[in-house]
Amino acid sequence: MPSKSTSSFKDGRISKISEATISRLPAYYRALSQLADSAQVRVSSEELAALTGVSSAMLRKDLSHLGSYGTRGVGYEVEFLRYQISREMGLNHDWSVVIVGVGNLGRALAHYGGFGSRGFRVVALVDSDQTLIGTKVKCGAEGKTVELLVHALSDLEDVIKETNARLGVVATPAESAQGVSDRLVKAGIRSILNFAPIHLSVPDGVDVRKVDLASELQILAFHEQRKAV
Amino acid sequence: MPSKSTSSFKDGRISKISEATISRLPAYYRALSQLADSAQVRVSSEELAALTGVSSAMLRKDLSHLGSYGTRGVGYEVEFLRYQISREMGLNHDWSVVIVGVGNLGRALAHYGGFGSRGFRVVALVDSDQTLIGTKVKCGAEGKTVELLVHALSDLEDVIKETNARLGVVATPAESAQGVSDRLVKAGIRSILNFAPIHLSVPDGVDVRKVDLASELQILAFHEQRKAV
DNA sequence: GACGATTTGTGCTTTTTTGCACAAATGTGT
DNA sequence: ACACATTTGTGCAAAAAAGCACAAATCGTC
Repeated sequence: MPSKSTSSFKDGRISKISEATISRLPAYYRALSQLADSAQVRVSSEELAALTGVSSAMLRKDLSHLGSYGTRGVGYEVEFLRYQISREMGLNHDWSVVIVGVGNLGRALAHYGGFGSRGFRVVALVDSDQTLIGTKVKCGAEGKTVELLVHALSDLEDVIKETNARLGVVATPAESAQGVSDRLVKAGIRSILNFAPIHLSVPDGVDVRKVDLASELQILAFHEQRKAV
Repeated sequence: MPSKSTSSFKDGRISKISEATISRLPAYYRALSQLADSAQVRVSSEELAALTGVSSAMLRKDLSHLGSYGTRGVGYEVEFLRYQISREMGLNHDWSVVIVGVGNLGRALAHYGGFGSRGFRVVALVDSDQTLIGTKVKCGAEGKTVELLVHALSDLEDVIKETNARLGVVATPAESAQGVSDRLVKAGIRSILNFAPIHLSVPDGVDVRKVDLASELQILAFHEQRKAV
């Protein structure tokens, strides 16, 4: 789990950004986007911290790992900081995403606007269900929806090659998840977002992030139970 | 964020279980359920660790916080350990869940089988969209689906009181999430699962867990970018 | 009933993450 | 030009988490 995250500066230095910091950058980015939308020019660490639910000290330390982008006594330029984070996180690229499993969750993900709006584009849908293959599914939020054909699972490798997808989303039942993961890896995918409630074994060099809805509820239930005492 | 998690033993002792451990218990529980389904009686820390993607030492330390439920030289009894975890996590209760926001994601969540099968029951659906209010939505996985009426957001408090919901799921757009959260809290909900891409401010004593799909992809993209070098 | 092969439980060390406090840097007003 | 009010960046300390290594406990066998 300690996937070293190294960042090379222009001058050749190598800076390690901790995993904890990386996991918070998206929230900062989102808050900055919000501020930019409301035409705010500058923001203090205190304000941005409040918007994202972290302490101002932690926010400043996180940002300091990217570089010295603030001005003492003033704060941070919203647009500039936003750009720096997006650059650091690779959001100026366009990331192509393939979703495997077009059930309720898969469809919801395809529809989800949050992807399209931030550099991610769902470029392919794959499923093993014969009744779904060949059907079209609306992708993207309102405004710029695209209809995508559902491809057969057996065509997974071809679909990935053709669409040049870099990120894979596993939204299949637990039983098929490991098999799908193996094939994604074989097809060259090295970053997987897993919604199946099972641990995926992948070779070194492949990253998996797991989102487990039931686990989250269980953790909440655990705390809720404690409160009742 | 350091929500103290204390567990009182029968003898009156107080044991703190770390947040990190708690976050892994659901995965252990799930793997144990799987083993139980395949009629396996015993399991070693090594095997269970492999199934859940943690080191065996960490697994043993996690479990040791619950109590000494293993047998040296032998391993753990699958059913017994599973029961102990479920008891510790409050999964022998039946938890009632209200879902606010019946868009694509909300519907997918309502449909999601992982909830119903593990002590969680979606008991109410709420939305502000007039075209959705009054319609019926299928809840639960195949086998035991139930149709639930979508209630008006203005009836939120009544719905919570009537259904006795303890857990709230926010699956609304970012704009309305904070308002919904405030009303959930006011109605007595103290555990919220938030899918809206925004930080929710809640008073002390209320737990919020956030699931942010776009953030997860962004974190993956960050690592993917690094690999390309 | 003693011995060897296992496998847990845990004390200790190392690493990671968070939190505190303040010096350094900037802008403002006089 | 200088004092003052802000706000960042960061060194250091504290806390949390992860990893290691091994003693303690158990089972099977002779």
